[in-house]
Amino acid sequence: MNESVSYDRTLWRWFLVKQERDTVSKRSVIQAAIQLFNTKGFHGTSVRDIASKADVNVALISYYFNGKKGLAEFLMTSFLEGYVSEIETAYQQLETRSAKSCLIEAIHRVMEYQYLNRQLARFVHREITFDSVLIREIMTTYLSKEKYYFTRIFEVGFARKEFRPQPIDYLVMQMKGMLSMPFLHPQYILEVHHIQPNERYFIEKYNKQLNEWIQLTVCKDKKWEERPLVMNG
Amino acid sequence: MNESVSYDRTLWRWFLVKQERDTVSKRSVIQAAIQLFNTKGFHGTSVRDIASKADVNVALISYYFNGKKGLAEFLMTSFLEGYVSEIETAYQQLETRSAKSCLIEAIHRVMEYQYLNRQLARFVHREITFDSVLIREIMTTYLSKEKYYFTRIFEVGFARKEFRPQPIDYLVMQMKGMLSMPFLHPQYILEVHHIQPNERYFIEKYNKQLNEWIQLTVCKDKKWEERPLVMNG
DNA sequence: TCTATTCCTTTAATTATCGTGCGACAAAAT
DNA sequence: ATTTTGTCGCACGATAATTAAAGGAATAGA
Repeated sequence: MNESVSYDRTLWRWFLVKQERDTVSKRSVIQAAIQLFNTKGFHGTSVRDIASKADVNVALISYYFNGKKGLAEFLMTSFLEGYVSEIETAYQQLETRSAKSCLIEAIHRVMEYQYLNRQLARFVHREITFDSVLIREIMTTYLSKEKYYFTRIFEVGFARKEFRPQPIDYLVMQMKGMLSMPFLHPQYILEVHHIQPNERYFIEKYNKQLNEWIQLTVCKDKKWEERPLVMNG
Repeated sequence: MNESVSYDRTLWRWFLVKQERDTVSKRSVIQAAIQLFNTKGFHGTSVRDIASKADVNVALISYYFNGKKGLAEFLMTSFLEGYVSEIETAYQQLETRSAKSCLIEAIHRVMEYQYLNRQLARFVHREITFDSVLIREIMTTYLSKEKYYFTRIFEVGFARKEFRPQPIDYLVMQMKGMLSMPFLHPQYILEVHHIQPNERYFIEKYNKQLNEWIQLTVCKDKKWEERPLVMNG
């Protein structure tokens, strides 16, 4: 009777890794919730909406996630866990590679991760703009880590005289704005710029733009100190 | 019984201009709505919440704004109208001044406008990340104009060989990400970076960072073609 | 094969809150 | 004096999220 969930696997790839053993119902709920939260918002969608879209019983949501709020919290923490671990991976190469290539790699990983979890990314980024106790906790747990890794990369870049001296916090903020924009505003990109935000081509071109930003405003010289290693490995 | 609205005039200064003749009740509703929408979201706040915070009767909301939905729509269109008019003002100086100083002025105006209407800006920017028919209409009405003005500025900048040739759409998107970030994520700035986002000092420094971005990634040469005229212009 | 246990799912009921519209009434404007 | 505008209390119908209790299916131990 109701349209059921379309299993677009690209939208939640890491769920396949982390939660392969989950019930079909549970995964349906997750999938339906992400989609509905994005169009109608968290408070705007009822558990009935989710349940009927996922084609399961309403009570299942409370059973699995401890209520609607628990479901949202689960989605956010799951996403952010993977998010910061991507940055961490890039950060760990800071000792063996240049700060610049490390930064490029971090950005590339973040973009790729968000691209693979577009819908979820949008939900999380939006939800984080509220201020509640839950959001505050989440921020001190995950985004502080993110800030730490980025800050370290910049600090090392300054120390090695790769980067132009700049106020780090503002640099990080500026960068975060650019990193989240495509996923927070896909509708804007589609409707106003008439560009398809979920085609791979878009994200690659946007990434190239980010690399140019690194080259021109972050780095000190215009000349490349090593071959550009992003995009095609 | 309930805490009433704190009349922080800086939060809605343009309302004083545009709607001086409004009732006290109406303005209270607007003020209360903005504050509540930001902490609990649109669907998360009830009309009763708004009414009790504004210390007026519930029915007044329907009376003034045609229901809760009408209230949100009013807030968004009011904000965006002022928003694009700021950009338009800067755009009109394109013929008499350099593209660069025009862009700097546009950005400065946008930041100032958003700063003066911080809370409202946050609400609107967040709400725009949804996709509904209303949002789509709003985008084609207002954000298309915004895109047009920015695009023109860049085009002229290319034509006059002030700017480095770059894909305009991606430049605009990148810029929009940076322009909305401080107002969409004040909580992040405060909680993670321990910087006060609603102190004037912050927005000035952030603006300076944006000017550097213009200088380094948008413009062609490093040398300044005219004295920097923003900030104390 | 029988039984016990665990996990998954459903039914049904509870309890609360939602947005809106109606009618009345006072103040202000005409 | 009459129309308009602002404000209020109230109640209607709808819908919200959650939980307690029980049914069902599969599995593991005997």
